[in-house]
Amino acid sequence: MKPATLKDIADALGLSVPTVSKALKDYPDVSQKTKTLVKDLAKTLNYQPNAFAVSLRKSESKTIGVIIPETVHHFFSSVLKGIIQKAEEKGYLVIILQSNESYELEKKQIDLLLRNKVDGILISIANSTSNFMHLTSVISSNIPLVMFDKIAKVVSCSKVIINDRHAAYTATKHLITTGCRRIAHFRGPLMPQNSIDRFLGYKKALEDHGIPYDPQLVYICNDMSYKEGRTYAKLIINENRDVDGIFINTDLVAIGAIAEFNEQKIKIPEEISVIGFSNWFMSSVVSPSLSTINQPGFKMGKTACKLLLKQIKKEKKNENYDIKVVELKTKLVLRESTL
Amino acid sequence: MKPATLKDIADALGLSVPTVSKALKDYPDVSQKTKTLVKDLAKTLNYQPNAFAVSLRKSESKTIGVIIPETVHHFFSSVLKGIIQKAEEKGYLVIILQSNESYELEKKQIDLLLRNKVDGILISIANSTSNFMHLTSVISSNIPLVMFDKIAKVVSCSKVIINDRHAAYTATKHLITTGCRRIAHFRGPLMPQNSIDRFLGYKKALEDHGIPYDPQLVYICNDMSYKEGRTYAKLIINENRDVDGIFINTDLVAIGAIAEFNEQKIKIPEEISVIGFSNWFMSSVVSPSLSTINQPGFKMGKTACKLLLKQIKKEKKNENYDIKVVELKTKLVLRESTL
DNA sequence: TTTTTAATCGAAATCGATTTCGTAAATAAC
DNA sequence: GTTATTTACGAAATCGATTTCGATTAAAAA
Repeated sequence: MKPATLKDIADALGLSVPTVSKALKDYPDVSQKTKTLVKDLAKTLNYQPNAFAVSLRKSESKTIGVIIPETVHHFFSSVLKGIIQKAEEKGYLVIILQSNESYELEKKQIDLLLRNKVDGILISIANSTSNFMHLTSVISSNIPLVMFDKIAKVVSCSKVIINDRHAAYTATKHLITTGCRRIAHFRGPLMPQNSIDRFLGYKKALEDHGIPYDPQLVYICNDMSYKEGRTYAKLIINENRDVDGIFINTDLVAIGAIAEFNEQKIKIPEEISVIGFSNWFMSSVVSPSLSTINQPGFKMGKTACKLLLKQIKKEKKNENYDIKVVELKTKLVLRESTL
Repeated sequence: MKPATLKDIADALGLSVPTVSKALKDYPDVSQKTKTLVKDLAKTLNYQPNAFAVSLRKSESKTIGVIIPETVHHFFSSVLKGIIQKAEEKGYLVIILQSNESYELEKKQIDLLLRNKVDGILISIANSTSNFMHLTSVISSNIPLVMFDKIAKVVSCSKVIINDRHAAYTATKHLITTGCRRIAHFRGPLMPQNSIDRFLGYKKALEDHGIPYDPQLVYICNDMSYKEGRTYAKLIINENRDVDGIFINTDLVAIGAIAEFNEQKIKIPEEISVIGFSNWFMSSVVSPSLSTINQPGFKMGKTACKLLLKQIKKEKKNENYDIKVVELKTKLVLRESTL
């Protein structure tokens, strides 16, 4: 049983295909009588317009593409949820790809999405991405593009971000306020803007409060893993025993560090305070629970998707749209690991 | 700048559209000379076949649809990762929808996917789904369908599952082996096969080891949340103080229970042993770390996708395919919360 | 009765790519 | 030199839906 087409309906009623099409769409030049005739038959045959044909004709797929570095990640899956929800609400489907933090994959996936003619693209770039030709080429081919969270400043498109620098400043300042003086930082890789900004926020907070910045206290996490948290916590214990506070780039690493300190019977927050970043659910259930910065993933997804769909709408009407950079509010979440 | 079409190339070279098409696809009835001519120009114009047109012609979208109850969930995001990876590897894109455990939404989303002519559908059904017409109608319209994890036994299609009953048996038996005698069970909702099977495994293990089954010790979690874990742990403390072991339907709930016991200074595993189910990453970092059953999400995603793609291939050639039910191995993961 | 106007409908073109089939030219075979 | 066979291409149909434009008929106005 093949699905019914306009032709099937037309043949059955002795009409032409265009008339049937217009009847279904309530064109004024179709009589009420034939309209009901057509609509009734369409319903009984469970007629659904062929999406391929409609797409070809209208050159729009009602589909958007999303590229994220990793799906198995609390923050990104929250973002996804927001994107999917908003998209579905507006009648769009979402194709998801994961770059696994690889620039090469990311580039291929952009191509893949363009070939498949998505109406727009949402992307959070990989850590290893430093060349942005693949992104600017999206823009120059008039496919709306919105970046979120891990963005590239030099690419001129709408973005949804948090103020990483400010949030990091707040986190570090919180450590200072609660009495910490030798504050370490487990930062992310050197490239992505996020970890740069968080580092800068950390540094600025120190300077603003008269605490000398000591490069010795900055550790670079390359894979941002639980294990790295443990490793660097060990280093802190062995190399910099006087550290009394750590601002850690992301919760997962922080939880690794906490585990290590727990194991070595170093008391948190008495001997050392720890604050993370992101507010994974996990952070509220570890012991001691982790103070952190809340990063609104779900809202970021919804906002980014909304921005994208607006641009798609404008693009379709050939109107210009202004580039918008939306900065979502973060929040300091205080728990047991600081005070 | 519109993307180049076959017609553009044909006009530029004074050829016809069909010849250009055949040249690009290395048909034998095109001279080598024109082939290179065409291919070179195609490359310089960066020609990409219009996906809509190809789809319409071949009536295949090279896209599969996935419906899961929830994206923000360690297990499901692992599954997603597996699906996306396998699909991409085979040249397919993945559209993701989340039912939020709602039967109504699930039904609409199936329709949505069918209207959008995905080549196949992967689904893990919502807890509230008890009518399966929407699924059987997928099958009867010859769209390959594969269910995973949360399946409906009565729907005849390929499935990828774990042996929930056996795994639950193993978990419960582990509690018994380590000395527990009054063993409670925090089960999932009444409907989904998973929670039924896990409950049955629990019950069977008790019976096989001469421990009377006591319905009083079975608590039903409806939203399977952290909070429910805390709530029922409180109940255990107040109503059934003699309980010395709990098998909990899912790790998140178990972690809630652990938190409550910790707070109430009830020692795990000395006073009460706790074992969960799923092996979320979180379970390895809570304190005490949670013994659990490992549920291979990533592998499940890959396997389900592979099965689906095979069926799509067969379907395209109009060959029959046999329904396969793949049962993936689970593993008992021992940590601090038991023994 | 003639002319205008409105009401309905369908022919044809279009969106791009694909595939079947037929045809012309070039080469080979006789 | 004639017939047979390649070789190389294009015309046309197809996949469904949409939209423009023109044509027909019936109803209204003159």
